[in-house]
Amino acid sequence: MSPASVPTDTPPKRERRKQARPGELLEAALALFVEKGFAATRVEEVAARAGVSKGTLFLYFPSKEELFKAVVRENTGRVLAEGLRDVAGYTGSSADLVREAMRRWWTQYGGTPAAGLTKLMVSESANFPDLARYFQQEVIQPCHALMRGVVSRGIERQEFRPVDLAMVAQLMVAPLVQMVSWRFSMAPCTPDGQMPDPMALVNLHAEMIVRGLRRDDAPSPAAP
Amino acid sequence: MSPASVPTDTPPKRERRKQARPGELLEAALALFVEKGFAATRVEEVAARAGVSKGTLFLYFPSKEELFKAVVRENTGRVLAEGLRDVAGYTGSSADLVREAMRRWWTQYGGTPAAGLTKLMVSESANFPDLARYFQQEVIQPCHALMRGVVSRGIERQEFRPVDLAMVAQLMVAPLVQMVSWRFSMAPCTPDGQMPDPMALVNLHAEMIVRGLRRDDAPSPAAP
Amino acid sequence: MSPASVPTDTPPKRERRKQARPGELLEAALALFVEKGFAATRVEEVAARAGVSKGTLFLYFPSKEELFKAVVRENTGRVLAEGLRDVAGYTGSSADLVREAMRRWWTQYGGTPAAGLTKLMVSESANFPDLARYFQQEVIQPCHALMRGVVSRGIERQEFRPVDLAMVAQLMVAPLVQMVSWRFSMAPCTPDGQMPDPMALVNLHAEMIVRGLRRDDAPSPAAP
Amino acid sequence: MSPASVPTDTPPKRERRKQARPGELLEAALALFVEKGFAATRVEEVAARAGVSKGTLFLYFPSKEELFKAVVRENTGRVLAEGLRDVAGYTGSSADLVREAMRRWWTQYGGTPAAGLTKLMVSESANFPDLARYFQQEVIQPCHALMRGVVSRGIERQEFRPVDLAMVAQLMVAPLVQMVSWRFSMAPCTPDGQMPDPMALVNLHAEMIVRGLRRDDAPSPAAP
DNA sequence: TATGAATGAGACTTCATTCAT
DNA sequence: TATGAATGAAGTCTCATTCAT
Repeated sequence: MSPASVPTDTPPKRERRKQARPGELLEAALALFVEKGFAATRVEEVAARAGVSKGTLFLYFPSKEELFKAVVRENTGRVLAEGLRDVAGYTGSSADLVREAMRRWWTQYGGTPAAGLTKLMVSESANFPDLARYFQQEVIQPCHALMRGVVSRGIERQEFRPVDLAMVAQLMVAPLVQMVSWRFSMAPCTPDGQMPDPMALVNLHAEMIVRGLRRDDAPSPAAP
Repeated sequence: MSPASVPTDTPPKRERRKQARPGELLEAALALFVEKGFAATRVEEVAARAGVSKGTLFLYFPSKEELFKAVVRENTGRVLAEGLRDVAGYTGSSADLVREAMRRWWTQYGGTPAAGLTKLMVSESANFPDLARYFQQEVIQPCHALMRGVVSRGIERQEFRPVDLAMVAQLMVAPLVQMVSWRFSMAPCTPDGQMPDPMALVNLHAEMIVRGLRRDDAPSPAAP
Repeated sequence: MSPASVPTDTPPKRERRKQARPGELLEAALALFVEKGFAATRVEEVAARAGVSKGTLFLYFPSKEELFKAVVRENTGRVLAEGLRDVAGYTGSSADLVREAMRRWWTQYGGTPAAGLTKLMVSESANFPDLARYFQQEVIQPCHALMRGVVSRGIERQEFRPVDLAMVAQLMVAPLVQMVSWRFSMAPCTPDGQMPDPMALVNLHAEMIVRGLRRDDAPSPAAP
Repeated sequence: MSPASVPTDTPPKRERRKQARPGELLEAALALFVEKGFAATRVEEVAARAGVSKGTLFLYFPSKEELFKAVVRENTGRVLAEGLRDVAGYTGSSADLVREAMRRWWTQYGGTPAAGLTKLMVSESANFPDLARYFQQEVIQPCHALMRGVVSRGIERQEFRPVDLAMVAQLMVAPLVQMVSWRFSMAPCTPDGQMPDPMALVNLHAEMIVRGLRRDDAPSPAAP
């Protein structure tokens, strides 16, 4: 059985590399752009980090700028699809939904390499205004909409006091984004002892938000 | 009587310009570094924005990098001196102190051009780790210490429930910093209608924090 | 009988292609070198025009430069062999011989793709001085010698007035070469209506030369 | 008298260089583009020949291509202005006018460095079709028009036989252009002894043309 | 034999820095 | 002190050439 002639459809090595190259380059480029910024990153560094030579990069991306755009597009979206679905079908209390939404935000986005894009777009928005607008539409606005939805549900169900949805959404997202920025900027310069555990911070943030949204006539809760 | 206050002789224009030069250059450099980043800003642009020629810049700063360092040093510190003093002498409720601290943070720092430094340091921390550490020590840590002090006072006076001071300080600062980052990055790309009023957001943030810190046995407040 | 002449088996297509490859590549290279020059032509373009891949070209020619040399060698010589023979055996008037020589020059060389070599060598002589000398020896000098021979015959037979053979040969060749240069350079940029018919121009040129060579005591001719 | 304070209006050295730079660069670029072609010429060579560094060239021309365009524009036109004027006012025989026109063509254009442009445009026409058209309009067509005018005058005055003006103009210009091409291509590769004196060739060419245009009923001339 | 992905030397271009004026 | 022309190191990008498949 399993004779040697079974082709098993494994493409030859060269070919397999070819398929992987753009992804490897995008990954390397994301990391370096996030770390040093677009202008301060040399294409040769990106290529080296992806394990190829300078010329190879230009086989897949016609210019440094197009590489940048591809990095942005590649790491955009996809993030919130399930987030939005889950919120719609959630059956528990809105307080728990807030907690869950924030934990997920961190585990599925904020703690991943893709989150570097957020820091990157903040840094480069003036140099790439088109991409900044694209990022706003594709990432920021959906994310805010998700948060507004969560709070809106709580208000409708009379779990939360009425508040300005847009502003509260910003306040919910801000510390999460801030943690991401921090992770990719000051954190590497900070002595380890001084960094709080991200998950603990996320949980506290959720708790603060839940308390901030609680109706004034709510019964005293059993604090977690 | 008070002859000191008599501006006896205004220095001749040329002289005044000479004295003012470094300041104008630092101002121009701050704005451009914040907008485009260090690497993407050309010294010629800085000089032009300051109204001098390229060569003149090098009369005052030996290199682009030194100019950057001067920009950081110039816009560091000084911010919180009075903040710290005020907290120490504050006599009202801790809730009001939280509100006041945040409003001040915005009016005296977050809304000023100097706040751009915060965005700048996030962007450039990997390229200037020494400055990043310096910025952390001189700006971030004092700022967090201030917030910790405010919350600590509230806990001691039994106005606030006990919480992790370091983490709460981060949550208090995060949305403020986020507003600053936003102001210097995405805001210029955002249609005007979609931007909330900063002061309203600061007030809501203070309110959410106050509620989040309120003791569980506190009497139902008269919401503002 | 003479089985050798029987084309017994046409070589299989693959084989025929293999044999034809170098020729197709040389043809493609000639056209592109003539059109754009050596440096501005990419080997990949040559390969593509010949219907093969970049790598295949290097199977037949070790470098771009060698390809160029092969193009020059391939399109050199051969041109004038019969021309020289015909002149030697010509029995008509020298005026007709001039006319015939020029018509042939055009039909058998100037109007063919190989004539592009003339434009090419003019363009590239400084970059390939060896080839320039080779081209001069193999193409230009024989061509001039042919023209000198024609005129010399006319003078010896007292049909033409005595003239400087070398200079007249140049004058005879110049407009022909010029037409070739034109054909491969400005002609593609010229609106069609403005281009005279090449053969008419050749005929007029021959006529002008014949008249220019006519002895002063010649009887008035019947103009063509 | 002549006090030291007389400004004499000599600009400082630096300034004078600045005025001269573009001209020096254009001259160097013309020579090198003519010799080696556009693609094979390195901007650094151009700069070096003009006695400046690479960077300086880009102070005056934004790209290699723009340098090329400037070279073409700079060496275009201006050539025939007086030629056209002189023909209009000429009072001698048309034969002498032909001779004069051709001698001038050589002394005032063909023998000058600017004539290299002719070889250059032939070489690069396919790579710069816009410039090729421009060159045709600004140089070639006026030149042909000039020659047509000369012949037309001769025909009207019954000094020349009727001929196709456009074609004859081409035949008149061709050997001149050919000499130019030769001068900038094969000539540097040719042993000195083999090169005829340009002026002698121009004179013989003029003579051949005059004879070619002579009316069949013209009296036998005293050949020069 | 034929392919085309990969390489890296070398070209064009930018821009921080110098220096004669 | 101020200027801006000049420099050249360093970056982006191209393309002839190689080589695993």
